[in-house]
Amino acid sequence: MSARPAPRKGTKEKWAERRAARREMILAAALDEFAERGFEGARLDDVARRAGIAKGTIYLYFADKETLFQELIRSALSPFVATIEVARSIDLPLRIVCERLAGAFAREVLGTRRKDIVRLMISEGRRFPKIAKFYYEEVPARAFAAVRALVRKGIERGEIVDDTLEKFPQLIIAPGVVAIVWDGLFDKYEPLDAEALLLAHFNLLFKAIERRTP
Amino acid sequence: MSARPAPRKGTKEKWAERRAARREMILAAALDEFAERGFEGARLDDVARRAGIAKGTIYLYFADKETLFQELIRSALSPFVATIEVARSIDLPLRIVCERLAGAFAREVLGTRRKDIVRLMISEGRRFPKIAKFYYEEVPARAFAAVRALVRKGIERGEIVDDTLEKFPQLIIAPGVVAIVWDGLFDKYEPLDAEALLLAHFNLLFKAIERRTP
Amino acid sequence: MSARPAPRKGTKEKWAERRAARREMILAAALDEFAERGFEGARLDDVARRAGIAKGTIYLYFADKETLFQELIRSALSPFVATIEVARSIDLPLRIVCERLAGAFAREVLGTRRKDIVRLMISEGRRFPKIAKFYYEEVPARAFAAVRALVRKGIERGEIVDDTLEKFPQLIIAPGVVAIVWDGLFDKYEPLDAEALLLAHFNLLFKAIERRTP
Amino acid sequence: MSARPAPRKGTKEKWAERRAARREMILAAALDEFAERGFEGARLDDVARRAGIAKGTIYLYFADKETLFQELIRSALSPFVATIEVARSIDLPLRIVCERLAGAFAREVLGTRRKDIVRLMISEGRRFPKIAKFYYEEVPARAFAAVRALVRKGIERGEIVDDTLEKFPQLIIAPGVVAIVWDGLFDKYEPLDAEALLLAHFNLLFKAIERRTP
DNA sequence: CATGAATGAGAATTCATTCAT
DNA sequence: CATGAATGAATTCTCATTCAT
Repeated sequence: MSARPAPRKGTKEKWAERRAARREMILAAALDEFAERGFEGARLDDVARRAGIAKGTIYLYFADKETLFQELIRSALSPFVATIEVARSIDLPLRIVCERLAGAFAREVLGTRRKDIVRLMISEGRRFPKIAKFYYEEVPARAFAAVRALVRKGIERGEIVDDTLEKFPQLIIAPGVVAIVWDGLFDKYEPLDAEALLLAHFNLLFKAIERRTP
Repeated sequence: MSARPAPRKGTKEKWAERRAARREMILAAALDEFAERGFEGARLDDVARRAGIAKGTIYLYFADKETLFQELIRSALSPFVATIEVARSIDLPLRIVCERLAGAFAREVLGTRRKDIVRLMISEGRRFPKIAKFYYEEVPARAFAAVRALVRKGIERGEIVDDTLEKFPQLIIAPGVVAIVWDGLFDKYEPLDAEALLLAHFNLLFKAIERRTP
Repeated sequence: MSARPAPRKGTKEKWAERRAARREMILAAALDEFAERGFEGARLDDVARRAGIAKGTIYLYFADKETLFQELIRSALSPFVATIEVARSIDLPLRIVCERLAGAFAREVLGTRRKDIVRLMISEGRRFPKIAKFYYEEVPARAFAAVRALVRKGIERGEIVDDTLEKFPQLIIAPGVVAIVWDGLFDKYEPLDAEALLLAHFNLLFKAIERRTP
Repeated sequence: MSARPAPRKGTKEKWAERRAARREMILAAALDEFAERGFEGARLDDVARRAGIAKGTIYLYFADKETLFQELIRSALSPFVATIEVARSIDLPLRIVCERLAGAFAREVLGTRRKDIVRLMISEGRRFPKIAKFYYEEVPARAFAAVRALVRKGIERGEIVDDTLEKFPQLIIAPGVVAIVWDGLFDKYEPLDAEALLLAHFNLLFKAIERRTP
């Protein structure tokens, strides 16, 4: 099962690479398992099976189940955070930014395993305060800061006339949360076109806050 | 049953009452425990301790852990459903209805243990398809049907000019979902005034859809 | 459920009768349950249900599960023992006695719930030494004493020429034991006509031990 | 084996051996426990203790209590079945075969833990129809087929003159069943020399069925 | 490093027995 | 007497974690 081929030269780097690759495999398997069963319901035995390794091996990479879970959230977050940071420095009308974000959200979150991360956060976050804090700081706090900055700029520029979103940036992402929650829960009974939902949302939202050109 | 006058019947009633009361105690304790730990994490031992009864007693009222969970959701839903049905028959402007609903939601859901029921549905529903279906039919399906009817009426009366909510009634309750998710997860870091959020939401929403009186 | 009709006169006797009747009901129900599930597998709850009474009532008639089991065996034995005693005093040829016993065994044991008692003895007796001893003394010991006496008489009379059965009276009842064991265990795959088996057995047996009239 | 360095394969074998040995230990412990307490009465905790292993370890070898029980019967049967098959092909007078079987039965069954297996079959078989069927097919069905073949041959050769045993092969093993049932149940009160019983049985039996040489 | 067998604390569930009504 | 709700010890089975190979 363990392929340990040709340890000839450059061994040091090869090792580090292999270690990192294996870590990723475990995290991927863990995401599958946690997403399907939740934290308590997930069995490390199955994580190992999904990753194609032995159960004990997990402990060579992660201290315990909880650490694995936390690292899973952490590792999935890093690339996401970067995306958000970019939004802050964009110098475009709020509406454009929002619509781009809607697309990005649909593509990068709803369309990938990342939606499972968000879902895990929603379902299990309460029991992992440390990771909830980390998540909060990395995702909503930054995203909301960006939103607030953009709103301010939009008002100063005269694009929009309403500062509600500055007080309640949650209103921007609310339909995104619903889309994530809806998926796999009620979509069998009432399918939901998440991207259309987001577009309709922003459409209404900007009808409400844009300066009305008479 | 016996020839002796009357004390029997009173006893029977007392018994039924006692039974019902105990059932409620267990359900209340179960809600505490499930809300705190999730389905898998909850220990029936602790449910019993919280209810002040012996472990085995739970099994006199519920067949097993899963049934207890399902009955918990079911029992918490019944009174809720009634409230929703009422909304259908109200004959007031959509805006009024919505604002009342916002208040009702804040009071009856966010302000009570019912919010934990909704949260459990969000967190665990995926693993209990039967109860998810039941919940869908009893809550969102009815609520959305009511919303759709009200929107249609509003348009016919000329109160509002947009039918987006007919297609995506989810947009109405999205901030409510966010409020529930936010609570206990991020509110330590950024408190959220749920009722203000809902009012702001409806304020924006109606700015977008109401007929503009020039 | 409890029928307590007409407590008019002769109350004392009526009571005693009723008590005895109820005791019998419980024992009958217990036999069903123990026969079907064995001692450990039997649930007093089901005994009560079969008897149409409440679980607690059993404890008004029997100290505990083990006592109930012992009384069950005891009560079922009393009438049986009498039958055996009669055999001792019969003054007929051994062969006749044996064939009558075969018939009696088929009718009175294999054809009734008594076979379940014997089976219970075989299955559970080892774990109830006290009752095994009681059973031994009441059934095989007496039966074997009778057999030995008859064999002696038969030899003295010149009916039979072999005293093997005096040493091993077990050989007389062996096919009966097989019939009881076979029933419900292998008879689905190979039915066994118990009475024919017993007759064939005695036929062979007497061919072997009877004085050969040349 | 020793030619190649192949440290892998050696290890593999050691492991498989160890696994098999442990399986046997558990089965041995289980036999002790089941024989003493019956299926329902046996506690896996005690099986583990008897085997000198942890509770959970049992479940690495057997899916559950019932499977353990079935495997116990199965494993104890395999060597036994072989013995029986041999009897079919023996070409000796029926009497000789029977006496050998008596010896084999006394030695291989009554003198070993196998008698406990038979006893378990008798006591618990009713509640495990699948295993009863398996047992029937592997033991009595084969043994009886062998007996029938031998009887036929004996008649054809003129050794014996009676075909009762063809119809009721149970008559051959009946005293063996009694010996098993007697042991541990009544032998404290009336010891039974099982081998002498079997010999006496065959002695009588052949007196009855052998051609009488005048 | 990797493996997977072994461990044992812990959880759900059952059921004989008790006891207030 | 009879009831059946309540109890809690006992039992089966699971699974995170450890450790010898």
